Amino acid sequence: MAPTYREIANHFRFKSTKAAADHVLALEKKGYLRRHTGRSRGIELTASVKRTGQETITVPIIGDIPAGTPEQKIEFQSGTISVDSTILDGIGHHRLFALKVKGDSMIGRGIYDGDWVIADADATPNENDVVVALIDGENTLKALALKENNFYLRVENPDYNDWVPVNELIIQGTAKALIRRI
Amino acid sequence: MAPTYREIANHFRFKSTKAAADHVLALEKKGYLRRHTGRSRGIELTASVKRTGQETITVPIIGDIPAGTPEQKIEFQSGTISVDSTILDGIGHHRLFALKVKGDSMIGRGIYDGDWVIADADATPNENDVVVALIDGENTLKALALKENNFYLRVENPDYNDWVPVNELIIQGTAKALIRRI
DNA sequence: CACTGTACTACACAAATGTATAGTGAGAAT
DNA sequence: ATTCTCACTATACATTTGTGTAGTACAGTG
Repeated sequence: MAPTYREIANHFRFKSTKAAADHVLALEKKGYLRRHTGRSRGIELTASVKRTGQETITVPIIGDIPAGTPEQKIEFQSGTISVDSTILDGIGHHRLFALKVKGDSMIGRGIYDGDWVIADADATPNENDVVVALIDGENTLKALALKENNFYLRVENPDYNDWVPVNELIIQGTAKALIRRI
Repeated sequence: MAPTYREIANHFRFKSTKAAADHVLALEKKGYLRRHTGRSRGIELTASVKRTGQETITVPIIGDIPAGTPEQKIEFQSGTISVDSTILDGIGHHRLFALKVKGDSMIGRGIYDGDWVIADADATPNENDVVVALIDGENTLKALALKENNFYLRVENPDYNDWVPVNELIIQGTAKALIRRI
């Protein structure tokens, strides 16, 4: 929670909120922070000031997600992976899960065999997003594509064919980050 | 910044702030968040939701490494990045540094513009490794290649030319991990 | 069927908060 | 000596925001 001008004034024993406001204004002019004018507690530290590396988020690694939403199948968890919260900026509080990429069907998007993908179960998947999907009972990582009002899974590798669902297509998460050991 | 009840109501298209307030109250009762009563934007996620991690390694982010070994130029540090120690398995005690990839000269190796690369200053660079190098005074990320007993930097993108050193080629680190926000 | 709880709407109001105007005193600059 | 800027105080006021009361629509229950 960012402080209010009264909280700042109180902390520094200023007897006027204007003193605090002036300081914040000066810091904004110098580029150390950003103000959301009008909004309460609308002070945000600039990325350069934000002390990264402090807070990390631990994401469960899931081997296979046979059905349902990932968090229902947490028993398939095979470990955890921790990353800086700034990497997952904005989605740190979402239900996240990690999985290891198998195969090279997504090399067109720079996702290779053996990479780790962190997916967000709470994000709304959009067309062209890389998604973790359950298609006709099989689990896979593909790009979500739309053709004639029907969603299908696009393979980002000319060597393979796209996956068009016969029965059902369930999006279990949207890829948000990628980690690779080189 | 935590949202206000009006922002929550607006987001979910509630026409009353009370609906939002009721939901927040319910979530508090269930233990998912804590309220600082009276304070504006006084909603905080519970620690159990935040899930801070176990063993992580914090790596300094270096903007530019003009010369010398990276750790000598730590003043160019622009932040830190933390990752699970298992990702950097075996090299956690090495001198590591992170940098943001500029340009698309390494797309052939699945390294894209904007990616984060974690490099190891202590690893012995081998042929074909992706390295952070200082070539004729310029800093770059390329593949280390050998031709007729002379090292040069190979670009993994057919649109660009390889970099052959005129004067000097200093390897500052070997790429060991890659992090991408999708 | 009436009853109950859920999930809201509509409205109100006090408190919290951002922001502005005017003024003061110390010290530096001219 | 006068002016000017800096760093604040004092005060005011319009918004923003948290919170409460009352009421509606509706699904489910006995």
